[in-house]
Amino acid sequence: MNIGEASKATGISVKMLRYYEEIGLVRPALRAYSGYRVYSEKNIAMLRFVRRARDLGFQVKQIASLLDLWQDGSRASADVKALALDHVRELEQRRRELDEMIGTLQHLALHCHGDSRPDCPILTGLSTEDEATPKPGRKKAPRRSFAVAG
Amino acid sequence: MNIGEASKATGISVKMLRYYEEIGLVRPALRAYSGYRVYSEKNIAMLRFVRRARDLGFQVKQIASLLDLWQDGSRASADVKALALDHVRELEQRRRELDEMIGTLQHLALHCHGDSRPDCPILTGLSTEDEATPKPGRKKAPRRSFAVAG
DNA sequence: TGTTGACCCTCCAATGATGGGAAGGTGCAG
DNA sequence: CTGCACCTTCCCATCATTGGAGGGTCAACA
Repeated sequence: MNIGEASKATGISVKMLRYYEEIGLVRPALRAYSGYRVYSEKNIAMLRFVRRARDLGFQVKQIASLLDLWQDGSRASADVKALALDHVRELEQRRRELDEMIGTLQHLALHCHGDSRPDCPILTGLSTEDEATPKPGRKKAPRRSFAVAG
Repeated sequence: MNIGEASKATGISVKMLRYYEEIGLVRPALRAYSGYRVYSEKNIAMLRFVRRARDLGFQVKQIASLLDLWQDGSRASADVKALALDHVRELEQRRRELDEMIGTLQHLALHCHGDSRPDCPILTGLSTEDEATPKPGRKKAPRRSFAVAG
């Protein structure tokens, strides 16, 4: 199986297949005499595992841990569960942040008449509120970036 | 006002103040003879606007549009509202994606006994399910990355 | 056999928002 | 005058991902 077929079989782009290999997430693929990468069914299964974990919002480092557990026949399921639940908590935290943003914006938009007049509470709200979100005691954590499957 | 004070006054890091200027999000600050950037209260107000929009998850390009509207005394509030509601829809889309991930992961974790035995439905779920999320007819959009204020 | 087109290779660069650090200038207080 | 806090620019790293250039391989077809 060449890399293009592997890409179709797993839903991971050719670019990312090479990238995952480069960063050591997966073991380097075998090579044909031509230099082409060759993928076995076992490789494909592992890559599918990777893609699914990625679809669930796991970061590459976390996927590496999951892969380790996946391949370790003697792992404890508690370890896997802990990792999964940690991730759930992280996702829930993001969701809370999203909810806060949505709530604030909807609140602002609700008070905007939305016609041709220039007066707009959204803009003045953005200009003058002490916090973008009105909830008191809100703590600011360092901004982080993340990716989401669509 | 020097850049450090401006940073404290707005909650935007010194690095980002320079970055916003570099990418043209805000007009270059005036300079003292020393070359130091000098910020007026007007600048500070605009930067606070920027920070609040950022806290609400707007991307820099969208913030640029908001700034244009903010500074355009003849804007129609409908334009602002449309932009805000567009953004709300985007945030809601992200939240749906998060919900899907959380649901799938919780479902998997629920069936994991989480003890010292190696058998773990989370891993086999990741290995064998057709889709990471069981919902049928799910469409895949191109993955995008974004940042969230914490 | 030669050509064509689809595929593959590596290397480099960009994205977006942010932080880190080096090397050097400025400003103020002691 | 010294020291320290602050400022400047410039370059690099992050994370996951895409794009492209420049060139090799393979299979089919005339």
